[in-house]
Amino acid sequence: MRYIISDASKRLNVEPHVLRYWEEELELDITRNELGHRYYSEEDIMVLENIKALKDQGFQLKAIKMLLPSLEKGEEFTHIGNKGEDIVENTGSEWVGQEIKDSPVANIQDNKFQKFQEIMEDMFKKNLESNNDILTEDISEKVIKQMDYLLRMQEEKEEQRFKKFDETIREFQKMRQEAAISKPKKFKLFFLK
DNA sequence: ATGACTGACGCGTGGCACTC
DNA sequence: GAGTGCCACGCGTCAGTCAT
Repeated sequence: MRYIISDASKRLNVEPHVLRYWEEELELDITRNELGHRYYSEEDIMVLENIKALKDQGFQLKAIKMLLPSLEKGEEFTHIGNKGEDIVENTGSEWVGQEIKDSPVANIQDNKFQKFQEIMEDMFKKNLESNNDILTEDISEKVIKQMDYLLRMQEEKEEQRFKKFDETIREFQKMRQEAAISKPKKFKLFFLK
């Protein structure tokens, strides 16, 4: 099932130019036909529904962009910060497919996420060193909370990746064993013909 | 000032009705 | 059937608006 922009717009209750704007801002990978027209898949619609829900909760597009890899996996977030603060809480997750998680796009986004974390850590460290007196305890607590959550999310991601990798190796070994057993039979039949 | 739209513009394409 | 005109819809771009 695929939707053109007008259908997607009706379904999501969002103007077509807003969908184009989100696509550009969030660097969404929307497929096009030979005319260059957008085709939205069910997965695209689901991601856009999540984006819309986050927008309604008060998230900024930049924050949504950071959460996009998780959104694509079906994870849900709740905005727990004040207005203007993008502090989130993971409120559940749902596995939607290995293809998305292991896709090159997802890997690129993971790298961006990691880069963001490094920048945040560096900034935080520098701020602590140079502006120790200026930073209030309240602000520090919020940033630490956010960083702690981001780090936990990354750790979970890594753990899942290793699990999947281990499963893939086992699957591959099993397939090789099966192939080794079945191969001579086929060979025999071929010559019997 | 900044982020997030929103409207307008010009252009391309496809579908349909109409005429020859 | 082929050519033409009109309309709807899609595209990208850019300037403007509005809320924070």
